[in-house]
Amino acid sequence: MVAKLTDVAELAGVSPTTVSRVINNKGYLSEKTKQKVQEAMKTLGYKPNNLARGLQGKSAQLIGLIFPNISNIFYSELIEYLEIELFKHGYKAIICNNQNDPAKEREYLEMLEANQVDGIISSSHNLGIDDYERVGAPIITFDRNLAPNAPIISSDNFEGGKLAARTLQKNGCENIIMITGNDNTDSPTGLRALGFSFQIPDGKIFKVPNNLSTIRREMEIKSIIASNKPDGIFVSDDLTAILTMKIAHQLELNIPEDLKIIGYDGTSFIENFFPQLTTIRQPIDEIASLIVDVLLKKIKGEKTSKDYILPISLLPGGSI
Amino acid sequence: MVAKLTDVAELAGVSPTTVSRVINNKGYLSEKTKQKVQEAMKTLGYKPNNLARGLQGKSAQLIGLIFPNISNIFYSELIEYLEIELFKHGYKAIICNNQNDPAKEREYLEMLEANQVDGIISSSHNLGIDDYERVGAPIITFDRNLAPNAPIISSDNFEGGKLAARTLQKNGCENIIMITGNDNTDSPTGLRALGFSFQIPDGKIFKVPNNLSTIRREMEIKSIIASNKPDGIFVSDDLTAILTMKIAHQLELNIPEDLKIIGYDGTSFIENFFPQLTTIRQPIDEIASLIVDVLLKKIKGEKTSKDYILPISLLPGGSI
DNA sequence: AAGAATATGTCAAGCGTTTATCATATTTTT
DNA sequence: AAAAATATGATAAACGCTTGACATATTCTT
Repeated sequence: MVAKLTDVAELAGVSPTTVSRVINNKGYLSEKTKQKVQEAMKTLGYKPNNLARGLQGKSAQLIGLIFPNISNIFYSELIEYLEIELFKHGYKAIICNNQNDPAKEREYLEMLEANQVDGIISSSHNLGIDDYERVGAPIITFDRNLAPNAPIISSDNFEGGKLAARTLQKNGCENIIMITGNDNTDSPTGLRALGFSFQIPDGKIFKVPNNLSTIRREMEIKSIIASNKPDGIFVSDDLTAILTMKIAHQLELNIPEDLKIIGYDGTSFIENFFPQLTTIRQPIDEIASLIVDVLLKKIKGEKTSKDYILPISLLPGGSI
Repeated sequence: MVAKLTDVAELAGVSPTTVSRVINNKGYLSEKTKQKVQEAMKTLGYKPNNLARGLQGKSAQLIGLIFPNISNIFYSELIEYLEIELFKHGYKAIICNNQNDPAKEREYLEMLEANQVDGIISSSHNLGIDDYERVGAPIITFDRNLAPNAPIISSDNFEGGKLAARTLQKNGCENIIMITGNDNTDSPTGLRALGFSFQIPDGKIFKVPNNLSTIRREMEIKSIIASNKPDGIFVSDDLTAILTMKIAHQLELNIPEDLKIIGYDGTSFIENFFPQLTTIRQPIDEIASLIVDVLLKKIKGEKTSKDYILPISLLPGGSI
């Protein structure tokens, strides 16, 4: 059987109350007693039962992260930064991966609630607003509008779209197109498309749904390039940009001579391992630390704004 | 205030006992009562408090995953598969990212224990055996020997090293070297090195520590290539292999003409987005489902073996 | 030496469930 | 009509910990 508080008390020869006091550092305690109790805890391998503490209303210092997937390098880097930032502030992260499946998203949301997390950071959006509104813990989102009371942190997607388009223009492209997922206008990639259109009003935008298999997406992109013969492409995420570069090679188009490409996201993976790609960089570290700051404010009950927008920048690479 | 069981009972006009019976589907229940109670739960947005249930010994159907990092694509794909597999069996995954920091690893381990997870899957190893032995929940590891009672699932690292070396030989390489992390002999990459040496006894092996910055690692690899002028390199993970290819380009070595490269891991990321690289593929999906199977066995109290080794294969690409 | 501060103990209630026991209806079966 | 099965309720203990109230020592101030 796992050791419990009373076992510790018995071994240390003190009362349960004293043990509890040691754990919570409350009331008057002599060094000697603390020592004794701590020793007993160690020899018994005692760990306070978080469930029991939670029932008392004690915070478990846990934050839930809900993301659509973690094998997307952008998300995984963001999650890593979030985790590091949270840990600095004494919180542990519970990462939930919902595969864009509403049922899973709901289950995880309920699990987090049931486990009394202190807050939630989400970048998923497969549930209705009401699902999120009934959640007790404060919620901060990255790039999603989940509920009226959930602050949104994002980078400047509109400006990013504009910058990508302008950069291609500046580099002499005359037939510029954009390739994006199938998101709607108020989504982050939707905003990137708006920025693109603002800069190049007659620039064509092609949607290549993210939920297709990579092979299918590859075919789609190939046919888009073949039939439109662009000399510049703005791709709304780096992974698809890499795919597009691969396709360009297959079509024997030289990059950047025949075709220039700009991606979007700018992870350190791209920076370190794939400098072939020029991309719009979101400041992941800043995003993570801002998200955590705002969340901690909410947890403390302080007022926060609804929208936070961080600036983007151009990460130079070999594709323009 | 969040609704509790008694609130549901009151609204439904039944006793708390009945509500509990409905939740746990126990004893005699009429359809009508079930309906009434479920409706009351819905209108109140009632969720049973997991902490309270856990105190009763009820399982929360939670599995903890401890990994050194998730921005490594191999880990993130493995984690995704694990998550999917666990979810199929009614378990939710709590993912913990410890950055190879022993303090973090311990904290997460304790958090998982304190939250009464039903099992733990780990691929981290920064703590002593005793830390893991005292854990109550069953532990399964990927590629690590954490404790005598923790089964290990891995792919055939030795055979993988051999296959990589043999493949380079078959393709005409005469000066083959291996680049690996700084792991010791009984680690997975250590086994890959042994397999390599078995096939090519006089093949040089260079260690490029993983904890260095990417720029530093890049420099090291560059100098290794410059001074050894290999015509074949086996790199013990795909990320470093990509880095090595990038360096080869900088050195104006053509791949595969001047230099052939074989990596290790074979994620679907490589398969879909980076077919430039030939690599040894670990069967991630099989690994994940085996890990989960073995873990569930352990949870049920059934006997398991200590070691499970899955076969690897060659994932053909453009680098040989 | 009296009062304050420090140190520990006892006791009991409470957190939100589960579960067992006992009791009491109501319905179904024979 | 009696027995069995079904349906619900009331009550209370338990899970492991926290917390407050109160009591009692022991040590420190002045």
